[in-house]
Amino acid sequence: MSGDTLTEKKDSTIRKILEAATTVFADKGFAGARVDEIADQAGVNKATIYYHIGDKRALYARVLHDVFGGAADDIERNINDNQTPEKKIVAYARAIAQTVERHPNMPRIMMYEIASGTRSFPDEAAKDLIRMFVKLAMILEDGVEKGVFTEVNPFLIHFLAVGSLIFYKNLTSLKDQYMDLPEADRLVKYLSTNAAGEIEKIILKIVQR
Amino acid sequence: MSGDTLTEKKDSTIRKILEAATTVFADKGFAGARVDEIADQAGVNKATIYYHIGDKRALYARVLHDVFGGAADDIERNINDNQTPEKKIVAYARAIAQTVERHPNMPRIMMYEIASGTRSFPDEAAKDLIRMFVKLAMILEDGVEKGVFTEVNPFLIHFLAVGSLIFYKNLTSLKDQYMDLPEADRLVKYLSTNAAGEIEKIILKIVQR
Amino acid sequence: MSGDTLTEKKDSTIRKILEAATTVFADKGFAGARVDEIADQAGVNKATIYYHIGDKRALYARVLHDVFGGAADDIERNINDNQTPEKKIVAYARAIAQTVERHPNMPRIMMYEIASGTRSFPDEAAKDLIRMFVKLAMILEDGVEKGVFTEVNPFLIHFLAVGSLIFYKNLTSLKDQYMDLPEADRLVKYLSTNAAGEIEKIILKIVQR
Amino acid sequence: MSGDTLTEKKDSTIRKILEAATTVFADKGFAGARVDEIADQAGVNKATIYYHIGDKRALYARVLHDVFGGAADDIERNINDNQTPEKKIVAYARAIAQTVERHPNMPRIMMYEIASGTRSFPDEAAKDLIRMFVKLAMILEDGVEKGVFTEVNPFLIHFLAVGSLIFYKNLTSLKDQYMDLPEADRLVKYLSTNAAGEIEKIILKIVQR
DNA sequence: TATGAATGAGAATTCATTCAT
DNA sequence: CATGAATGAATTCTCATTCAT
Repeated sequence: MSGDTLTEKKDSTIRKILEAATTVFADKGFAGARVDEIADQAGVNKATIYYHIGDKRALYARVLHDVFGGAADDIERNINDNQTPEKKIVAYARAIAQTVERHPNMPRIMMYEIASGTRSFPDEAAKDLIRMFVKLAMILEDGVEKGVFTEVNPFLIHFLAVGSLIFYKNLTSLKDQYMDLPEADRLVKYLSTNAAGEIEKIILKIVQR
Repeated sequence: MSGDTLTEKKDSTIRKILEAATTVFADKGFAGARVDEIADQAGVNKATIYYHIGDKRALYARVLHDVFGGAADDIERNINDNQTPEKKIVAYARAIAQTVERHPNMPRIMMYEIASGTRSFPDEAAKDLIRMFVKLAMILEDGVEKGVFTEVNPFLIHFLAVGSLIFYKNLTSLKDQYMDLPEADRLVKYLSTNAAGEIEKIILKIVQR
Repeated sequence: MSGDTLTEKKDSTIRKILEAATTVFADKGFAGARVDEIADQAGVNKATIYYHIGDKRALYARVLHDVFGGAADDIERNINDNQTPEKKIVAYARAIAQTVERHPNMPRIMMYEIASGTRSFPDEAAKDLIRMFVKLAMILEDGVEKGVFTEVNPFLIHFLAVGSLIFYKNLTSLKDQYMDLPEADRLVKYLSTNAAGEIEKIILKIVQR
Repeated sequence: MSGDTLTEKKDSTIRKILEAATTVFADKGFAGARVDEIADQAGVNKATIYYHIGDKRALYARVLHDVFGGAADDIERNINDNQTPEKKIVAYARAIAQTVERHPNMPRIMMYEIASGTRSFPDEAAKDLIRMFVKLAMILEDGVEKGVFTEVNPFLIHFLAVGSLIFYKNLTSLKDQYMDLPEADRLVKYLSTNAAGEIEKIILKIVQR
């Protein structure tokens, strides 16, 4: 076996672990996730995780960096600094939507993190998040300078975008579970909207003068 | 009056337990919470929790119902059906803000719940949530009928209100932890806004024609 | 309220407790029985048991004495010393059958006791048991003296009588549970015999020369 | 050979656990047994039991199957179908005696099970029991067909054999505990008989025409 | 590199018993 | 005499982590 093959094998083991870990952490949060379940889902022995990556916390840090680093990259790649602020803000909203599509676990991990007060958020991942916020802040500030945007808090905008998408993603289960409760049928029609599109419009409406 | 005293004592024990549980669940989520910690914080023996309420999951259900039921009550109490849609939507935003003020743990518990896909959301609490959504949907529909509102998804609005507040509440810790990371200083100024006020304005802007 | 009424009330409380305790101990054994369950089944508060009778072990001793004392009384009452040994041994078998009928929990409690090595058998109840064995031994010895019985171990005879009855009583559940297992149908016909009658005949056959 | 060694080690761990569990369950019954005690007696960590076997109930099921399966095997191995019914029934009685000798815990576990109404008897073990009963039923039916046996209930015979042995095994402790009670000395001479021999004779006497 | 086995330190839950009223 | 509340001490079970191979 050549060195390359070995490396590939190693890479694929690590990749399997990270994929499984991402899913499980997104599903259960850090505290609710079980190393056993991650190992099972990755199809490797539990000890292999410790061998390649380290303990549960290290694995979590690695997952967060992968997820948020990837998201931040996506966003930076998709926004052309030479566009008008309007174009850029729409591009941002779309990048978020696309990121959520490609990393469907990211929003839930983020929610768990925010809910827990980000007490255990690893620095690496925090840097990734800050990259995203800074990017958005720059777009908004550019819009204000050019007189087309009103002043808005970038955290709020980001969260509106991400949070709403998470919400839609997860409401489907609510629908199945609770729609037989009284009055709940009044709400059914609101559950099947094109989330990404609506959010794009709303964000534009908010930031514009 | 010994009956009264007994009942009061029981009530106060249960109240102490629920208060402690609410705090701990909000802080750590269901999986991260420890029954031991809840008992300690309530100043009762762990077995007392099992005696009065039941197992960890039952305790969680009870907390959710208390928190969301209280929130739904707040909202219903604060909105006068005879007002104009604009007044009502502002009242709604304020009721949410006030609720979050009075039940400071509610938003985080809700985030944990949404993050986990509400897989284990107890029916009681689900009914409370639905009451809130229905109320909001009625306000928005009334506004559309009267020609003053554009059509917007009530889930989105509710989540915008609640989510933003949660975000603000929790960002403080982010600030303390990460503000020495590069570029992070660009974001400092956005951390100290009057969240409730901003959100009120934004919601009004979104729903109005 | 007169003293009598009070005493009656007390008696009835104690009786309710003992009845419930007998059932539960017979069902679950000493270790498996729960004081809570006994209290529930007796319709009294758990503390009432401690007030009237004492702790779990005291309650158990009381139950054993009631059960075995009653059985020993039954046996002594039913056997006329002036009869022939054959008549007496049949009377003994019938007394056992009748006792089991009237104290249906006795056999199971006894089985639990034997299984556990009678490590915790209270002296009071032991005396009752010994009374029964002595009675039986005397019948058998009388028969041997008179030349109509062969020498047989009274423990063995007693246990054959009691044990077989227990077995029959409990096999009914086996039938319901396991009769769909392979080959089990071959055994069905043996489950519905008249246990008491068969045992009477067998005992007579064993002891006779 | 590392694979072999591993397997051996695993087997020996599991064997140690099962041996300890058999003893403790026989001694205390299911409810009275403590997983801690079993682990201690097996010389393994408590978690090892859960790792290899599962929870307390699974361990119990495994023990029952081991014990009753072994007993059923013993019986089948020791009975030659070509013998006369008399020889076979004696062989059966001896197989039971030998089984009890080799699995000294089996009778007590069986007593606990019967006492508890076999409510939780695992199917695996039930199959083993049924194998034994079927074997005995076949011997008896063969004897009846050949005109040498009278019709007798196989359950009763089996229970007579097993039950009597259990009784003898356990009476020793009775002797030590209670022989100072009044009249008890009359019974002493019955405590030291050759149980196996007596039972063999009795069974033969019962089944023969 | 990978794994099955093993374990210590928890964590949830149960239960007999006590106590104030 | 009776009870609801409360609790300490188990008891079962779980889980992250380590280790020998």
